[in-house]
Amino acid sequence: MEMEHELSIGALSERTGVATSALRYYEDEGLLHATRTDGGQRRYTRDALRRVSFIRVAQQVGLTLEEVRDALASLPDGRTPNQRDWERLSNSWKPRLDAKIALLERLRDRLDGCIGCGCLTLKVCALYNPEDQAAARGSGPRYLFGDP
Amino acid sequence: MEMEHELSIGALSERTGVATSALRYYEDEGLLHATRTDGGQRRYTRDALRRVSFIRVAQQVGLTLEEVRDALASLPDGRTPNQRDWERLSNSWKPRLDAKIALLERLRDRLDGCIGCGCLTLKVCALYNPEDQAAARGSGPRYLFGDP
DNA sequence: CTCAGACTTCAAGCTCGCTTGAAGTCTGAG
DNA sequence: CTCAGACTTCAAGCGAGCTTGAAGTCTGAG
Repeated sequence: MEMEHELSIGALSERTGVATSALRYYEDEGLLHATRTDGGQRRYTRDALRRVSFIRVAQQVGLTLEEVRDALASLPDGRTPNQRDWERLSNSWKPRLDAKIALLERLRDRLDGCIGCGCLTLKVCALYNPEDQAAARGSGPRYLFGDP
Repeated sequence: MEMEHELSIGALSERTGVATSALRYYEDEGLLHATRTDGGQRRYTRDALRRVSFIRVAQQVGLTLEEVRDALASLPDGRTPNQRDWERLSNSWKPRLDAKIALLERLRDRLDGCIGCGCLTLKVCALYNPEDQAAARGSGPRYLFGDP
């Protein structure tokens, strides 16, 4: 059992902290693949550990399983992902992560600067309180979401 | 109608881009308050625009409505929030936002550096592939989540 | 005063991301 | 070989965060 090369669903669950029911669900949803023993039990290769970590982190930052699946779809099915595979995935995610980070930083900065300074109560703040100026251009908190 | 001081639910919906059904739901959940006309229709003060924007941005970054409600609970019910009120809210949110930003930056940096460099496939990366070393200390992708 | 259309409540329904049985099968240490 | 316990499938259920529909009421421009 020491240094086994395949993991049962229970082992994968313990290592990743993700319930077995969730792992089965990920398989149903096409995010994770497992081979089967003669008896029909799942056996995972070690790179499933990375996939699962990846899925959970991505969820933490607000991505849906569908988005994660699309991202993971760029990894090869038949073999262990190599450097180029991960690079491709990395590149496809970077803009999305950058956008999320920028959104969070804007929110934090508005809280620190704009809300903190009290201008929000003055109806003159063009950063976080753009409703009047922006109403003609559509709806939603567009400044905070990155609209120029 | 020009420069009205109160907004109907439809007007608030249009200005914020949030469906009327969602606005009613927020009221049921205690995130938003409205006075009523003699006929029973909702009328929102203008600071509801800020509250709703706030709710949506917070959701974008992965906070639950319960967390948002707790944060908004620090704002006064009876009067328009003043500078001190928003400052208090700002301070209570900053650590959470900082943590989220740090998590995203770690994820991005791992993608750029660790996955990008190919070390993930080599079983020697102690940053994104800590399962074996970390297994004894519990489960989950702990390094990425900020565990020392 | 009219009346289109925006509003009201309430109950049921939906999607996502799982969890929880139930009923049965496989695995592997002893 | 045994047998506890880890695994299997399938169906139903759950909580969050709304949406939809039905049936009726209010508002305000003309």
